[in-house]
Amino acid sequence: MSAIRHALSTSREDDFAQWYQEVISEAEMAEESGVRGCMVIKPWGYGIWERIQRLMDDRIKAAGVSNCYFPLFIPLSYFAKEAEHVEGFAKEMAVVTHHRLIADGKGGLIPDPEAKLEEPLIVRPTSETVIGAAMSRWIQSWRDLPLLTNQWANVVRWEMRTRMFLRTSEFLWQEGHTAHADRDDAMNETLRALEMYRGFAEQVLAMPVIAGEKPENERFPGAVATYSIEAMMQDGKALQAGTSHYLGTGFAEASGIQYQDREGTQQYAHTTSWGVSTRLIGGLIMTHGDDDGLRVPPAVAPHQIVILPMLRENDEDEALLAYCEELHAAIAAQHALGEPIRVLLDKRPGKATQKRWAWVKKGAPLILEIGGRDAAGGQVSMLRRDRLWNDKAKANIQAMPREDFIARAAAELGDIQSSLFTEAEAKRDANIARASSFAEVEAFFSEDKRYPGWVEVEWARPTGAELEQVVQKLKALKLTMRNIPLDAEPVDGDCIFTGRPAVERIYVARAY
RNA sequence: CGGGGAGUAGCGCAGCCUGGUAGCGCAUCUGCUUUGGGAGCAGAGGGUCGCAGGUUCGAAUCCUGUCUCCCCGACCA
Repeated sequence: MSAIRHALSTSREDDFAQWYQEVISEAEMAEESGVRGCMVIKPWGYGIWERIQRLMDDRIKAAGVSNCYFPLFIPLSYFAKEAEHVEGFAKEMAVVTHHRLIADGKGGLIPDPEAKLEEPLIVRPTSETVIGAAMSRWIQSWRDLPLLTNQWANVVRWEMRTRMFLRTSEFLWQEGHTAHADRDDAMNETLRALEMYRGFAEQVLAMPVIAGEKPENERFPGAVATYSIEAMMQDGKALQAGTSHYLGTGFAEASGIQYQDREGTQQYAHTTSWGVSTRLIGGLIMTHGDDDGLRVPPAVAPHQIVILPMLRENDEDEALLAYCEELHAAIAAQHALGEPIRVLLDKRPGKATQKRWAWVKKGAPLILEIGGRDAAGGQVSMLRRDRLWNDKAKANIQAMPREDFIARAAAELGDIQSSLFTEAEAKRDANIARASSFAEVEAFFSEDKRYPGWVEVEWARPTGAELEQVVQKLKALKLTMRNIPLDAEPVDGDCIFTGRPAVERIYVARAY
């Protein structure tokens, strides 16, 4: 039996970081832009983002939230209103100070000193403050609540160290912002958004996640409580894949979001915010990618089925193309996962075998290679991206009558969607351990495992200086606390950090 | 932002120490052969060597500055 010749030159086992970059480049998802920390998102990567946008937007709207758009620029004075928020973001801000350029006399351009802004503008790192200012105008009465808004936008955070899709200086996201009459209503919304993200990650991205509350030290600046979904990447690290915050009345007080209640008294609204970003694509790569490139779950694949005619540049091409066109139309008339099947006929010149590997690296779920004999015999030759290799280390191509394929296309796509999830879930569960002492945590992460997973521990939820000690102790092992799962089993032991009776469970892991 | 590494053809790299007309592999193009699965042979095209200064008769090569990327750290909703 010969060894498999993979489509990528770096395996996950050899060098996970380099493998990750190779997937992005070979799958033509994104590339360097020449601007520090910013990337060009190419059609395949952006196509996945558009799928995420569409399906997430459906869920957001189904929850009664309306889309708006707020300015990219935020006056410094708005931003300065909430003290903790400022402290959290001030160090990573892009600031606009001038509105005109003039020649510098040496062939270049410089900001015109005469065109300095009276008040600098910051490029939004998030929009709580500018949306808070709008909410303060929109909300007068209890009848105006709840106010449920969302925007799809780009944001900028001047990151010190960037990685494509995982942490870029500019990134694309959705930010939901809501205002409510009381704490309970706001908390319900916070948890509704969290559950929306959990369902989206698992059903659409086939990415198993743990939904839970972040420990105090990991909260969003200015939040009363922060929740997250955490996913395990194939190198065992945790990725925070979405967050939802209960902001209390802090931002309402800073922005003057007040309403008159039924008794006529002025009250501050309770606000929330929640978001997911292009980071989800990084999570998708590190959850489903293999040594042949990306594997895109059918629900977010820009093209779910790619037809590759084996053109020979001879007289038979015309008949072959006609067969493929007809096949394309027949597949496009089918539905899968609740939508029309997205099928592409790749007629570009070039050898089908070379184009096949390009689509394998991109991770198109199903590839149909159609040759002259397929056309003559009314067949298709199907390659499933998630079952790429046969036992002879060759591409696992299956021939079947055209009608059979059309009848089962939707089922194949549904099966790929669910088996990607099942596979990822099994990998994750196999790499979560429980530890009942700090020594066990140390032992787990000092084992000679290339890619350790997560440890679930019980703790007493220390605060203040005691929490800081815990953070430092974990930091020495490059570990962080991820989140406190909402659906955990009850505790039955003592806190591994303080020795006091535990009150809840928390995950400890290395993280992106 | 600190430490380290790197920018030379679309991609991956050599050349640099010791200055003297820009190289290799893959890809691309052309021709011939091959033809049910990641083809073979032959030929060809393609680069102001990241950018800007400096040294020099002459700079990919030496010096200075700067931009961008990668790794480690610090930082990070």
